Amino acid sequence: MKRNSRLSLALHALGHMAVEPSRPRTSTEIAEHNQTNPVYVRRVLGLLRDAELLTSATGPHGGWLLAHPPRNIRLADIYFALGERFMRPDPTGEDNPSECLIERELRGKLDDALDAAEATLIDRLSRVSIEDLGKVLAK
Amino acid sequence: MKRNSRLSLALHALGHMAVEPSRPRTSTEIAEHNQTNPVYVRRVLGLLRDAELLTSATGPHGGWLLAHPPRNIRLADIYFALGERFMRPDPTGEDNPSECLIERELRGKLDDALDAAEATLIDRLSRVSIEDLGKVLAK
DNA sequence: TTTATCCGCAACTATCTCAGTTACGAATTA
DNA sequence: TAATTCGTAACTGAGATAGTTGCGGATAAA
Repeated sequence: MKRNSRLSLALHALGHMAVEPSRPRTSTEIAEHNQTNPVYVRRVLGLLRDAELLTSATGPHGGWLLAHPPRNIRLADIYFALGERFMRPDPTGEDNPSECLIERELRGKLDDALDAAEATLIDRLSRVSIEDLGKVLAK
Repeated sequence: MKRNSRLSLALHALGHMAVEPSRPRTSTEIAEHNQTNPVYVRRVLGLLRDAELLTSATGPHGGWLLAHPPRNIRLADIYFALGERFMRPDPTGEDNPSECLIERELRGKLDDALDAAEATLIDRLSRVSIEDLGKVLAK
């Protein structure tokens, strides 16, 4: 996996959990299915646990479980939990408020466009639950 | 500059060119104004020349000029010329068409959302010309 | 209580991308 | 011919991402 593997990994894992919510998944199991490694899986899913989308348990028969019914977990929740942000130019404006009016104007226009784009993305992701992902199996 | 400096640099440079379109800018001049270096400027603006948004000339009084009236160059043109793409998960599906139905479904939903978001971005960027950026100076 | 199974976490490594740097050659103007 | 400017290649450095190793702590089952 290369780019945006965090989001892909998280969505994929939760999609499977939605199909069979009562069975805990180990980080090793998830890692193998995603061709990555258990530590990385725990790092990523740990963010989802922090956001209270998942729970984790140690010991035999431990592993990861959904913290809510699959119907109530939306792709947008996962996006937020991972703290994703796309295409943001370096916020150099904070400590260096750019004397250049052209640049200020540009930054404003660009931010507006990016905000609108992200709003569209979030809107779309909020319309899909992880339960919807699993429905493909119930043909 | 850090992230997305290519787009920021290009937009910023062309914003200035729009104000005074007849004066060629050297890569050194642009680099200094953007706190970067001339080679990088030439690399980035070279993409815009390939897209026929700019022309470049060597020798004394050479440098970079707009290939069109500022009013006719839109921010979206620059976005396209740089070949920007955001948040795209690794297209592992090409050579490895994933046996996993969950993953295929997920990829589809995610792509749809990203396509919609990018469409919004492009729509917004196409509504602003580089002439608009320069207007801020003509208060 | 012991053993096996998991997660939590820290530290280090490997890889990749982006941007900076150096260096030259080619084109152009005066 | 000399000065200026782009074109390009090659190398370097920084930062982000993900892989690896190792070990401690929690838990369940025997």
